[in-house]
Amino acid sequence: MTIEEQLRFLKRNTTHIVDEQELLDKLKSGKKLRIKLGVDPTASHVTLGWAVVFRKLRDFQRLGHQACLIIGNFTAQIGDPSGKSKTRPQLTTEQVKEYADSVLDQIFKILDKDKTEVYFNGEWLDNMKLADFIRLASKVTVARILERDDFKNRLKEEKPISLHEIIYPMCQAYDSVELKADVELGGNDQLFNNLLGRTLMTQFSMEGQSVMLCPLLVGTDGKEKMSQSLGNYIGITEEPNEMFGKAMSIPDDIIINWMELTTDISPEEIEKYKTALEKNEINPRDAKLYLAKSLVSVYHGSEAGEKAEQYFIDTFSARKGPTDVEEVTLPGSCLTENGVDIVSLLLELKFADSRGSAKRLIQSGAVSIEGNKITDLYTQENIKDKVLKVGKHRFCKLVAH
RNA sequence: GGGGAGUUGCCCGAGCGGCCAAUGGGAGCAGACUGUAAAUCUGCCGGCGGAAGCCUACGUAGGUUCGAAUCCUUCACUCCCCA
Repeated sequence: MTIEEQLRFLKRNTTHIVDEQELLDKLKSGKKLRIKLGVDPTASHVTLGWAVVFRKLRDFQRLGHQACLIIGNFTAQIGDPSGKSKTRPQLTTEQVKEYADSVLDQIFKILDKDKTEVYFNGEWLDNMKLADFIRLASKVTVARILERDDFKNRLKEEKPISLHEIIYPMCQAYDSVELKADVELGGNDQLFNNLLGRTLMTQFSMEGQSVMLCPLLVGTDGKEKMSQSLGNYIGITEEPNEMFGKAMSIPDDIIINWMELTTDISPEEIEKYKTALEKNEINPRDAKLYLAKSLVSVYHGSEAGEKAEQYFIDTFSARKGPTDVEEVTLPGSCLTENGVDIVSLLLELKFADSRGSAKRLIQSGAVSIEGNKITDLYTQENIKDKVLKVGKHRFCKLVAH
């Protein structure tokens, strides 16, 4: 690839590059660039949303540049206010540690582990002296920070802004100084934070990092940004069938966007789907099936993609019920003299949160065995080795111990 | 430091002494329908109980009252204005 081709390749799925010419020059220099990507371990799963940026980092990695991953174990405890209309809950050190382990585990499904430098920003932020910290703080003005929409809006809406939130961007910016980053990647909501890093670096007599931002992936609800706390996410380690099903639930108008951001489908092919959809030459469902299959293939291989598609078609389109169902041992606690206590069973299998909700599920006709709806709230006979179905998509086969 | 407003279920937000487990909206769950887990319509939506009922809940702790989410006091937290 020529340098120009490389740039074009890197520019795919980005929203901002500051500054493009500067980045081109850096690429031309032939230097192995240090590409920074910081993530705060505030949740246990790596979602497809995060994956968009990780995949971009991997692109750089494939071009021979140095991936520098920062796990924000310090900043996670402050809480990034970006795009938030309220203060994040403060996480404990233990929680952050737990999330960090979990996240690191998953990230290397995308990145090449051997070619990634991993840092924890607690390494330098934990031990910073207050005097140094204040000197750092003198480089940033309050007005600059309050320019940010999320702060401005909260101020206007009379919602609280705590001092620690104002400090957040500075800490993240300082990471770039420590890392001597050439380029920082981030989600679209990180523009302010990343630019602050760029500015701060020059104050430390370094060349400022270039900034490259990726679009935020819309969640499965088609409205909000994908996030674990909103529950509209798909985790990259989720089971194929789960992943497939969730992908099928997205609204039609984000199909193309998801193809671009979450799969390895080529730009040319995506373009074909796009025009076909616009001209109504294709059923959106089929485009979505292809999307879902491609998505599963990215994380589980193409064979798993095929299987998940088949499972989906069998289970939901043809309403046949799944072909191979997870087998679950009947818990002894649910057995009664006459058979099985269904309410306890639903509770035991975590299909319901309480006995009351289990009863409600049964009463609303959501529970069936081998296709026969259950109407009796209580004991059921002969349910061993049969398929229990709860709602539209939860199945299991009951096996006696 | 002074003055004012506020804190209700997962979220937003009514209620201002009994009819309040608490209106309404959103989210969620389920049913029907559908190419789809979309849209729409319907039902459910604190816990325990086959039911009667009981328990827990309206920031915290007390108090007034036969009876409080609703009145009084305390404390905590948030916001606004002034200094």
